[in-house]
Amino acid sequence: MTEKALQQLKTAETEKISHLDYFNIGISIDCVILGYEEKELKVLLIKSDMQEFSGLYSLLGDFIKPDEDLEAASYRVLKERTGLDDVFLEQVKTFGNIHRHPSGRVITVAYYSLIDVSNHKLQLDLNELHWHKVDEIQQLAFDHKLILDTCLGRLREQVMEHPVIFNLLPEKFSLRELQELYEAILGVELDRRNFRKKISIKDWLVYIDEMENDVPHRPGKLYMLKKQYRNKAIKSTVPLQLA
Amino acid sequence: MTEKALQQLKTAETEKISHLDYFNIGISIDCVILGYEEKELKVLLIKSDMQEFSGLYSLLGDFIKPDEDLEAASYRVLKERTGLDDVFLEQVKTFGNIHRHPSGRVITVAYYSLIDVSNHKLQLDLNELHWHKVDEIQQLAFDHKLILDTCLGRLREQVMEHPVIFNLLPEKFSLRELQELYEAILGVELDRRNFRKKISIKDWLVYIDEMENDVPHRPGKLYMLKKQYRNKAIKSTVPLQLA
DNA sequence: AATTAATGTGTCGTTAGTACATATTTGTTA
DNA sequence: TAACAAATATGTACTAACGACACATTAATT
Repeated sequence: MTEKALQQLKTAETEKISHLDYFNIGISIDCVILGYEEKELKVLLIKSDMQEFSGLYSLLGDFIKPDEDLEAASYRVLKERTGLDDVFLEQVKTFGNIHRHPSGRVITVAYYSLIDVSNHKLQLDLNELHWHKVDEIQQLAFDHKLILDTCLGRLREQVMEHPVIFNLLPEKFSLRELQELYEAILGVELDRRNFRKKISIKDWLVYIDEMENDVPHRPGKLYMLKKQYRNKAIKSTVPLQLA
Repeated sequence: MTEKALQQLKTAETEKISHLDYFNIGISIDCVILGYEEKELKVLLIKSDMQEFSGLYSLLGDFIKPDEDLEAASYRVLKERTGLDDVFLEQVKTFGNIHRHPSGRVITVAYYSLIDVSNHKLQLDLNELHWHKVDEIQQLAFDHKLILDTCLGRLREQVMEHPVIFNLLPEKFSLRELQELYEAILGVELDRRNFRKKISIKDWLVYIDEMENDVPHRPGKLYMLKKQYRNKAIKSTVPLQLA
């Protein structure tokens, strides 16, 4: 931060004209809220009510309040929209192209959130919101398609390295369910034996002495994520890859 | 973006009072400008001229102008401060804690930049700026230590997967120089034979028929990064890690 | 009781990771 | 100019992970 910039900041606090020069940018957060249902990865969207985007859907977001942290704003939006407050949430990227918002200059900080759609506390804001299959989304309002794709890319990058995927599943799950979820996120088919081997190496799971009971075939064993990995955000590990 | 939020935005455009409610957050960018010199990773800092941080150094940053993209602001700061405009630059994270700036609410988007200190065009803004060894930095103004550490973490994450490190080296370099740079970034000692094997597998380099000529011992072969990898930002690849 | 459909598990070849030693080349110095 | 010092260049053997692939078992259904 330079002296010049600081002078401008201080001026801005006392003089309205300069204030408008340097503070007339709006700042929002947008949440890519992802869920997993019927073997499909889905994102929570709302119909845009802007004329410019009539008929299109958009992500859930809001402006940041002057006395509110970024994460607090994200959690607020999540709470307001889904009723959930104990969820995985992570910042991905900030989007600030000049013309990304038709009503003025708005910079938005994108977060992605992974939630368990079977969570009983989940309630979708008086049905204003709906789940959309991410694979079928062609277009969104604003630059939200770009934001969605960026967040999905981040999810794919993290999904093998960090135990984040479990935030999309109920507490107890079978290895088949887990594999299907990986396949939905990565967009590939996986070999069952190699998948199980790879998962077991990670040592993320603990077998609980229960079986599936709602499947029309031989039930599989149920597993849970080990307690130490139940995190609501990724602990940034910086593995040293050379020895 | 909700109807409610949009209404507030539109109101903000026409009414000053509401405007100040939603637009009185400053937004800046800060650049972690990294260089490599004398086997040390260094960051470009300026002495803070804020009373609150007297004696401390800070990153280089500036407010974003209302008609300026985020990347444009970052490149502008880099150009103003170093004279360079064709450099590696990547967004890392946005920091927005309420009290991170003593003069008011300022949200900052952090970028990291890798530059070649031997670049002849490099000029350090009338000597206001100085290189500091990253290992020796204990404290910085604002939350800049956190920003620095976050950017260094990102660099460490990317350095084995993406050919970014070469932005810190001159065009031609020896494998020893490259290895020393990896060691400086990762903070480990590497086995020379294994390092060379790993690098050769990546197939990033091309041997040019030249040798070092300024070393007091047997000179090594010189290499260059293949043209197709000379990028100024990471192309987001989403490798599928299961087959 | 036979059928169906999914679970659960192991092997083998290939590739990458890691520890480790010797011969070679060049510059320096006696 | 010969000996020395210091760094370059390179290969092997062990271990771990990756990826392709097949068969016996279990429970629900008919």
